[in-house]
Amino acid sequence: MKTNESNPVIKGSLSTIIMKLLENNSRMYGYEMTKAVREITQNKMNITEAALYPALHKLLDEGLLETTTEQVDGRMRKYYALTKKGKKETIVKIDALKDALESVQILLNSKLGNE
Amino acid sequence: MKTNESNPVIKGSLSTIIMKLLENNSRMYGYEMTKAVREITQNKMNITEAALYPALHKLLDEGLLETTTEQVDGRMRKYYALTKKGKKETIVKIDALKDALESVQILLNSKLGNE
DNA sequence: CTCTATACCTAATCAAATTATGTATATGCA
DNA sequence: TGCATATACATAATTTGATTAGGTATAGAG
Repeated sequence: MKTNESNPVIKGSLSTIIMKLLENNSRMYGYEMTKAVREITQNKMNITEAALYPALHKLLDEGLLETTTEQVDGRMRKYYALTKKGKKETIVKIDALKDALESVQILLNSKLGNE
Repeated sequence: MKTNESNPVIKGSLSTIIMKLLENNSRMYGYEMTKAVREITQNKMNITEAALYPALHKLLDEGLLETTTEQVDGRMRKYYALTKKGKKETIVKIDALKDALESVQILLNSKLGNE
């Protein structure tokens, strides 16, 4: 099922969100991330797998994540974790995204006309 | 000059930002919007004209904005204003964007691992 | 007479998401 | 037994939206 009737993900923030999840958890697998985002945001945000997996693969290519694969209950699980480089980069990315979010909020909350 | 060394704009939020500016000001021209955004965000965000004008034209096509052109000091100015439809849509869009921003912030501020 | 600011704009490209599928196992339930 | 749902991975085609890189033109400062 391809449920997606929740809020649009803020474009460009997906990779930072992934890295933040992994900063908190040390390792997670893709499907788990989609559930975690729904839970944390109370279903307001939904990461689709079609967006998630390419993003994960890109972060792997960039050397920011590494993987270990396990068999659990007969199903495959590919765990992702931050590399050393990834941990450093996570801090930078979270900071930049917070700044950007704040700027948008300042704009959205501005009351005065600009003369 | 194509200055752009400020924060990346949160992708997908540009049209909402434009509409918010016009909610505050009743009418503005493009170049004025780029300056307003820099001023309000203290240079943290920069709307490039290459992103702005296509976005304005799209909002025009959707019937959310309307224009009036004036000659000021020998230079052309194309003023944009919200239509009735645009005013309604502005409220909806701002609300949706605020929700989305909040969800991202909740994610970025979440401290606990997800078990 | 040149540089900066003002003021509009588009074309080509790139990045990142969505839409639409595809594979496969495990589990609940009727 | 058989079907739906949940788990778990993934890709291809398309669309959307911004970036990069230009272009035109007037006004004013030095």
